[in-house]
Amino acid sequence: MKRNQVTLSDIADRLKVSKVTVSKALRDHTDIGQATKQLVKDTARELGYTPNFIARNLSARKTTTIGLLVPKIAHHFFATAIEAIYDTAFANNYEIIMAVSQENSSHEAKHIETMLSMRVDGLLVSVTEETEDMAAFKLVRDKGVPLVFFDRVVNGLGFSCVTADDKQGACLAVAHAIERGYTDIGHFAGFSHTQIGYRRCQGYRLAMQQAGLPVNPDWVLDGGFGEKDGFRSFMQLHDAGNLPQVIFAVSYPVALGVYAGARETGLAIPRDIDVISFGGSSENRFFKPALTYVDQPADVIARHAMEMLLHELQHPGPREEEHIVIPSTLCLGDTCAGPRVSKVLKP
Amino acid sequence: MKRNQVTLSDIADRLKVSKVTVSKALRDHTDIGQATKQLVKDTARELGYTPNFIARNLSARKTTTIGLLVPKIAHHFFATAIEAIYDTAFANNYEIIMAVSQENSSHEAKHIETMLSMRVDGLLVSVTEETEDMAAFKLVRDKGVPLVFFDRVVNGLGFSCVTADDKQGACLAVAHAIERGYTDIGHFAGFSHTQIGYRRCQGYRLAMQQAGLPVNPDWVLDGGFGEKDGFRSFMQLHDAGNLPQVIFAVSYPVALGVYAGARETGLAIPRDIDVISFGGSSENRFFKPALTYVDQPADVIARHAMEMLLHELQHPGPREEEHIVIPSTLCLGDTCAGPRVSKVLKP
DNA sequence: ACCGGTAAAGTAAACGGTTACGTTTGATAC
DNA sequence: GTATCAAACGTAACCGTTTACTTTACCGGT
Repeated sequence: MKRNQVTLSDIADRLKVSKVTVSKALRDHTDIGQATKQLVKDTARELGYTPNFIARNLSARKTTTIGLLVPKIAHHFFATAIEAIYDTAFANNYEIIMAVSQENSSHEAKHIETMLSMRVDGLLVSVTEETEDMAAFKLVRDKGVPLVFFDRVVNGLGFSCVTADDKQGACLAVAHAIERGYTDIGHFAGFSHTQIGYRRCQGYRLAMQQAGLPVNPDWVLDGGFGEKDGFRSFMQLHDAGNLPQVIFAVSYPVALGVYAGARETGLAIPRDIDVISFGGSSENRFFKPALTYVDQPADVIARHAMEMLLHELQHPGPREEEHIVIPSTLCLGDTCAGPRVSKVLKP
Repeated sequence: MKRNQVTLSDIADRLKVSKVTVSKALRDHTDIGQATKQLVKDTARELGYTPNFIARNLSARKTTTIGLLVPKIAHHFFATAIEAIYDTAFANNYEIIMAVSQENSSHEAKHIETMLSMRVDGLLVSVTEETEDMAAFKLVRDKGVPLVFFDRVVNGLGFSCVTADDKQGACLAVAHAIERGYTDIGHFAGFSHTQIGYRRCQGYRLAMQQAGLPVNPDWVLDGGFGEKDGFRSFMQLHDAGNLPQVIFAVSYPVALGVYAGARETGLAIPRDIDVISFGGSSENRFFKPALTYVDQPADVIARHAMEMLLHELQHPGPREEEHIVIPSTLCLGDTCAGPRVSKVLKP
């Protein structure tokens, strides 16, 4: 296909000037006279000139492009965060190159490499639930490319990060459940080898401990952050005939998994079993039973992460790892309003 | 900042060979001997070489990159579609550069230009609800860059597109309402100047006509595709004391706006007023009142659009505008189950 | 001893810009 | 009338690859 892209030289030839003149004129360089500038611009428009960012980027050795790597898109938290990041980027004249790891750490590593190849100026990353090999991130560090983690973070690599206050939020949620009179509180914990899994579990334990309640190890289940994982854990407890009064879900999808499990087993929320979750959706308020959840302000987290990265881009140089923690608040719904003696579970 | 990026020449110097040899070796060109290849690859690894895609793309005059332009991200349909597009792109070794127009047509035009500047090989676009000026798209056409519209499409520009079967789906939904016994059926129509707005409204009218029901013009309201728009329309009818039995919402957010309006005015769905919608969320099945909606298979639409675009990329040349239409199915929930005499509205 | 062929490597130009540094011209200063 | 300077434009090199075209060296065949 003959894509006859118009270049600077085409404009230059037409006007019998050098391409440098054209380049400068288009960028309003002071070297060039008003008359020439106007002429060049008019001709550029007339010919349908579109500047070639690739050439520009190669020459400038920077791209005003940020790489964004997330594990998922179709997920309230990430969809909202991504949108906020795009907003901020647009407002600051940065482009975004996003990639989705699909919770697969080898995809993640591959995407990081690709982004380095594309010479992004900086990276914004939320890691997968299985990320263990840090080679890709060490490469980023060695190349001196700024990176900020958000939500799903890795510490100790020298990169700053922004998260919700996982421990405090989890503690808040579980303390609320306790205050409402629940004592048998389970926790579907995601993966405890991840930062968010670990810290949310810490919050859960802290609240239990502060209330003097014992933690029943059978009720604390690892398994993942997705709906399927929540469902699986629910079924496991159900089949063992060992469901607690309320389950504290590590994520919104896991909470949905609990809803799914309840529906599958014919139990009603909140009549027979209850649920409270870290993360939810504002749509929830229109529906019954509305989930009670710890609000994870995706857009606030995302904007902080972007600002942090932009700051690093503008002030290069080595720096300390900085951790920004956004406090979480409770969003009250219909679930977790107080225990009742279930006709089904405790006849 | 001294980003000492390793280049082909660095490897070449180290090995006392030319950079062409290195380039060829890394790409397993037959020109180069096994021993040299291995040596080059080892050295590349040792030095932490990361190929520069920018330079490669400039040289190759293509980028294996697709531009994706959507009006929104935090929206079930788009989040799902985007994820499917990223999936397909990854599987086909394409990169995606996404931009979000935020329903703003001048942002949209700007993003299109940026993507052309970035020399994307092709474009995947879902237009804003206000797109009227086609200049940007004509530029795309003039440059011969392949483009496929999905969901929110523009016809007549020579670009192919993939949509749900809007008319059929809308007709299905409204016919279902009629079958359940509703006669007073309103329609919050989004914007009738858009393709989806127009066609969904056509489907609504068709179903009404087939049932011999009159269309009350007061009950057919334009306004937009967002939650706020649905809410506004609802309040307008409510304040006029002129609510129908059921509202057919043009989109899921508009349906949520109806939920919001009902909640605001103390009306209960489905007791006092009902709603059915084009587009919904699978999460809905866990909640009450679960929305009855026309399922818009976002991932199917997205994958078709990507395949279409990939095909055009592999077989360049002029072609006819092709329209792929994906049939829609009804997803039954609790709303729109049948009319009842509302204690509130008809005392 | 000469020819042709091939494997393996190198040279130069191109991709479309930007930047550092020259050159020309005219006006101003002295 | 010459030195000085700034405005306006040009030249050449470079960014890091790829590609088209050579070159070199060695080998077998006659």
